Amino acid sequence: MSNRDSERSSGKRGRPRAADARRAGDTAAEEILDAAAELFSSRGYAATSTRAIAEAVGIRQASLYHYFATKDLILSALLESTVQGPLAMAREIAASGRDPLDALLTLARSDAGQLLSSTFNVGALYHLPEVSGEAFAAFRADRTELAQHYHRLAAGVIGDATDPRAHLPLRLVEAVIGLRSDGTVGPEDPQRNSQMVDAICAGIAKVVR
Amino acid sequence: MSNRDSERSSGKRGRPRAADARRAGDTAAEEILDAAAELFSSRGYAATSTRAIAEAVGIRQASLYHYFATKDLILSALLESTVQGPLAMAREIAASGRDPLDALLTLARSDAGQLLSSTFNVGALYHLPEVSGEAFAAFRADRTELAQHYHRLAAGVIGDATDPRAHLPLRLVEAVIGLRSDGTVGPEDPQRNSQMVDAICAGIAKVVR
DNA sequence: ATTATCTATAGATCTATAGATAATGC
DNA sequence: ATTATCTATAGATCTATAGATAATGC
Repeated sequence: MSNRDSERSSGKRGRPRAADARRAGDTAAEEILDAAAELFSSRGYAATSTRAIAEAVGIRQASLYHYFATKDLILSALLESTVQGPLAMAREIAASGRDPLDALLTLARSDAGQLLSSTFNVGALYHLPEVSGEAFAAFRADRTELAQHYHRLAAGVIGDATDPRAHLPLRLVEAVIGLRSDGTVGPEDPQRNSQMVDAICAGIAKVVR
Repeated sequence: MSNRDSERSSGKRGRPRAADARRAGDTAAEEILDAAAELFSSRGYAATSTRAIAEAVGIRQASLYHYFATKDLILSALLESTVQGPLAMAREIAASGRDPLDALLTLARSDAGQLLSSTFNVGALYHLPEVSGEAFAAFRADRTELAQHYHRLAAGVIGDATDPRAHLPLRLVEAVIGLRSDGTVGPEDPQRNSQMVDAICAGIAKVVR
C-alpha cells in the first residue's frame, strides 16, 4: 500500500509551469492525452489547434512537442489506446471457442459499456474523417480486425457469411457513440446506460437469430 | 421537350474561367456544392480549405465568395438539402395516421435507400464535429425533429415512450453511413444495397416488436 | 548534467476582401 | 450596365523548431 506517495508529489524536475495543473493524469503526457481526448472528440481533429490542447492542459503550445513529435501522434496514441482493450477481448473470446451468440453478446456488452462509461465520448474519434489518412493506418488495421471478429461471430450465428445482417451487431454497439453525442445517454446516468446496453444486446440477439 | 437547351449552353455571362468545368451541376453554385459534398464528407470540414473546393470546381478560391459569403454557408446548404427530404417525408407519414410499424419501416427504407444511393456519402456530414457549432443550429433543429419522428413511431410500436429500444431504429438506418465509409456497401452495387436495406428494415421490425 | 518547461519566431497556410478584367445584355 | 470571373493581398491563424531558463539530481 505504499504506491500512493509517488503519485506526482514531491520532487518535480524541470522548469515550473506558468499555470497550475488542471487535468487528469499522473504524467504530463497523460494530461495532454486527456485534454486532446476531450477536444478531438467534441470539436474534431483539424479544428482543434495544438494551442487549444496546451491551454486546456495549462502549458505553452511548444511544450507539447517535448512529449509528442507531431500533432498526428497525439491522435494516434488516443486511437490506439481506445481500440486495444476491445481488440484484446475480441481475440480472447475468438480463441475461447465459446458459442458464437454467447461470445458476440459478451463482446458487445463489454464494448458498449466502455463506450458509455468513458469520461469523454472517445468512440467519436473513430469517425473523424482524418482517421482515413496514412498516419492512422495502424489504428485502422486494428479496427478492421475488431470488425472482422464481430462479423465472423455474427455470421456464425446466422450460418451464412454473406448475409448482410452480419454487419449489424457492431453497428448497434457503435450506436452508443451517436447517442452520447446527442445527449440521449451519457456517463452521468449509469442506470439508463445499463438499460441501453441491455436493449442493444437484445437487439443484436434478435437481428442475428 | 425544349428545356434541354437552356442547360448551360450558349450565352455565358461574365469573365471566362481559367479552367474547364469539371463538376456536376447546372449552375456554379451547384458545382461548388457538389465539390464541397465530396470533400467535406471524405476529409471533413476544417480539413477542407476553400482553396481545395475551388480547385475541385476549376475556379479560383476567391470566386467561391461570389456565391457563398462564408465557408459555413456552404456546409449549411449541404446539411439543409440532405435533411429536408427525409424530414418532409417523416412529417407526411406522421400526419397520415398510418400504423406505426408500417410508417416506421416506410420511413426507414426510404432514408436508408437515399443514404446508400447518393453520389457521395453525405450522411457523414451529419457526424462532423463542426455541426455542433452555432452556424448549424437550424440544421440541428431539423435533425432533432427527424429523430423525434423515428422515436415516436418506434415508441408507438413498443407501447412505452421510455423504452430505450425506441432510439435504435434511427441508429440502424444511420448504420449505412458507417458501412459506406468502410466500403462495405456503396452506390456501385445496388443489389447488395437492396439486401442491406432489407436487413436493416427487418432488424428494425425485430427490435421494436 | 539532466530535465521540463518557457519565449520567440519562421514559414506555411487559411479565410475573406478589394478591386481589375472580360464576357454578355440592352 | 451587369455579371462572373480573375489577381493580389491583408490579417489571422497554425505547426514545428531553436534556443533560453529554472528546477532537481548527482
